[in-house]
Amino acid sequence: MLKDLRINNSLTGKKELFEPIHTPHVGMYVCGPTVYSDVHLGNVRTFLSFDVIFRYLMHLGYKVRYVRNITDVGHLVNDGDEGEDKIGKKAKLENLEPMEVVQRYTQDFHQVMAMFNTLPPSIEPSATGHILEQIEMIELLIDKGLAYEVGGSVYFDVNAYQKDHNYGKLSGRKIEELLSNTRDLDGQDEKRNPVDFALWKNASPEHIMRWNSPWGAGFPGWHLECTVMGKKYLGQTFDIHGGGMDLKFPHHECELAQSVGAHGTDPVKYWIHTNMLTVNGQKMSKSLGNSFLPRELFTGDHPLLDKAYSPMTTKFFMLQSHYASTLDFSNEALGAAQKGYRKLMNGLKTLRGMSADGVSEAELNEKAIQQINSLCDNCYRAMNDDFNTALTIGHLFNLLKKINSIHTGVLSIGEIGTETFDRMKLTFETFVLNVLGLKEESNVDFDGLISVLLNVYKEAKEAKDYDKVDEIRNGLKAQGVVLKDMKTGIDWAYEE
RNA sequence: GGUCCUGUGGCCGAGUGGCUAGGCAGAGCUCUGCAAAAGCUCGUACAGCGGUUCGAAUCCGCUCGGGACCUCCA
Repeated sequence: MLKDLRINNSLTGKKELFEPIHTPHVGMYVCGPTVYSDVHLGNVRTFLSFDVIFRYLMHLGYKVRYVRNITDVGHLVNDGDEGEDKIGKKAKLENLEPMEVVQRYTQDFHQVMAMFNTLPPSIEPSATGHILEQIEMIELLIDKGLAYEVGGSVYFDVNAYQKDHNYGKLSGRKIEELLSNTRDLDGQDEKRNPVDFALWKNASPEHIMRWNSPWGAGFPGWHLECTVMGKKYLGQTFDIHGGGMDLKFPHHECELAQSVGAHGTDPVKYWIHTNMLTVNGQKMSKSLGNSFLPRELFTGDHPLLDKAYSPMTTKFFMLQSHYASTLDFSNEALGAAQKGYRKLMNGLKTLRGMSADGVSEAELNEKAIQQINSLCDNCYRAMNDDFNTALTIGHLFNLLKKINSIHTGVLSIGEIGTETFDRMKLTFETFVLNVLGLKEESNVDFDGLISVLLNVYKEAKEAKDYDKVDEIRNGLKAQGVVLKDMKTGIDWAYEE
């Protein structure tokens, strides 16, 4: 198997050969959702991208530990230092306990991800479950002179960090520029420097989510949880850290600084950032009001939607672009994706009915054999090139042409030989189902199907064609369905 | 304003120096009771201008569009 996987590392901006720190083990951390409201389609895109990355790494034989956190505390509604905790705010609005908010949206998130047929991560830690570890790390940073306490809050001292390290290396920012660009005067600022960020925030009396700490009652800062949980479950240095582009700065930059500050080493070998889903060219986001909820997409119940699109159609649509490119949402593109997806699924169905057993010998078609083998290789090449799912799908469609050719008799299994046929079958099925994580989505209605048969049954009965009647009745019975001739009409029931 | 990304045929979307991307839509052919599916063939796309090169969608410069981040955000 071709295993020269290359990943575009956002830290270096280069495509690099993937060499795990402890082969065959791979540690991957992805920033999960903040569970204060429903995930929207843009959020979903990122998690789908990493799901494919997770799947492909496993397919290559790596033992992957995939950690994706649930952020259930800490992100403030307003910028800077003031404002409410998002979850606390939602809890007040809906008169719920914060953990009820967290529970509800965590469940929703899991349901949505299951509908998209993604694999659960290996570990899904929550921020509130790691308050102690966060406090410990803050203490370590204070000891090292990289953090300071003011009025019950603790801030990371970027200037102190900058003496020995490089704050901004991930996002390509320069301290001076950051300083000159900080817009506003956020009132009674406790921070020594506007670029300093909170590790711990003092909780005002009305703040619901609060924990005791050496600095009084408060709550952890926004970036600390990932640093702490990444280290706890994947070690001081691990292979991959991912998330959406919009987390690169400040979130990941701060995470990086915290880790380097605390342990002196870079925490992550490969940073992967996924690009945004756009609507009419603009980033989909809650604050812009152009986001769709998965449910709205599945039902078609949204002003911008012409009709409903299924989870797999949506997933296929997203996988047809590369994770690092923006992807623009449109009804036309979704409609095209629906047809493409179904075509691929029909290929799966066709393939299921084909077998190389008992195939008669024929003169080998070397050209076809060579084409099929290189298409199989190309699937690996494409995925090895920074997880290029779009290109992979292109190759799969080419492979599908060969499959269909066999199906329609243009090409025979004998001509390509069982070895090539088996490889084609395995490659197609594996990439569609296991690597891309697509699944067959039946839109066939069971009741509708039976009613078609019942009509035929009724006609046979009227024509007194009792052989046909018995055939239908026995056939259905074999499937666990019994027909009942009622005075009012024909009905069916499950066999008891 | 700063930093960075991007502009591909009717639509979506890969591709980063020479080799068919692919899907959707469209045209023709084959197959066909009807219909569908499928196979084959086709359209000579790379924002504009200039440059480098034997050769550029791909590299460089300029111009014009679009976007992201700089603030919570996948």
